[in-house]
Amino acid sequence: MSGTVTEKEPASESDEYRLDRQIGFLLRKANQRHLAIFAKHIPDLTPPQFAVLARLGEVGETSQNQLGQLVAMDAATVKGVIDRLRARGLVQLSEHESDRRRVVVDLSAEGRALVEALLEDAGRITDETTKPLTQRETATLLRLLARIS
Amino acid sequence: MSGTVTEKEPASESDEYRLDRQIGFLLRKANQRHLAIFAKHIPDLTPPQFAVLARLGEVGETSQNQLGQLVAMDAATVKGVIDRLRARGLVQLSEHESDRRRVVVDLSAEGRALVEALLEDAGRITDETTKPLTQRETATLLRLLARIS
DNA sequence: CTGATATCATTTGCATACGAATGAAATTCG
DNA sequence: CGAATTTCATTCGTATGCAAATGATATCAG
Repeated sequence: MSGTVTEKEPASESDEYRLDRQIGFLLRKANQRHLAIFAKHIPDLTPPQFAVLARLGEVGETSQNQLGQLVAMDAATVKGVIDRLRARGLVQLSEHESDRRRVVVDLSAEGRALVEALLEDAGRITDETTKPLTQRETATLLRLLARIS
Repeated sequence: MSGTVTEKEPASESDEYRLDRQIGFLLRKANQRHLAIFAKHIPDLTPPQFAVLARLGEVGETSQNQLGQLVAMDAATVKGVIDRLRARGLVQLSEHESDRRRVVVDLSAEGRALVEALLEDAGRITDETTKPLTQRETATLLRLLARIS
């Protein structure tokens, strides 16, 4: 040990790598909590499934690829989500009139009714997830997350 | 905003559900960007794999279950991660002396060397992911994320 | 001591996620 | 026009991630 208050390790408090301070680790943990809250409010859908349904409600029918972009999923992922929603009768697929490569996706009547019924619950999920924060802090968090997205 | 312009839709700007304003959607997108940056810096490991290695470096050998808690993964998930790391010789498994249920996990020499070599890169991942933000904003973001985790 | 309970690990099943390869159709360009 | 390129969708492989069921072992309560 040294004579006075000098640290032997250089900048151990701020420079050293700490898993708990890494953005990826924190994002994963925050997402875990969000997922649990989501499942409590909307047990029958996953967040990606709801995202697809909600987006379809906003924009109306689109091609599969474009829908993927609108919900930030790649083609392979969005296909799986849509397949499962279709198996449950919540979305409908049809052929594009002029472009035979495209698959047009739209909400079914049942899907539309479901989304509308769930929108209110969905809004409360963000509220509950951000409950440890003040409204102002929540607004800040959402803004900063959007900036790094 | 002036008082003369009346909105016909009730609170359409702030009350209406917007996918892009939901914490889950933003967390998923932020994580996508982080994942891409991580893969660029450390192509041979995934974030969960690195988290396990880094944590083992911090705390030394532990049981599988406890390690899972330390990296916020459930038993099934952590087992898969550890299996893959073991297949690559980065961690070692052994039996617990007194409790025959437990599996003790520790870094191999190779794993330890790898973690140490990567710690510096790892630190830069958070930096690059939060590049759109000021240092102050980044600190705020990390603090708020930790609070909702 | 022993039956009830709890803990540790494993396995199975389902749902994202993404990279890469593939095939079909549309578009561009020489 | 026709070849090269691009776009759309699909499929495959790998890796999380979690719930639920199971088996083995430990611990606790009476």
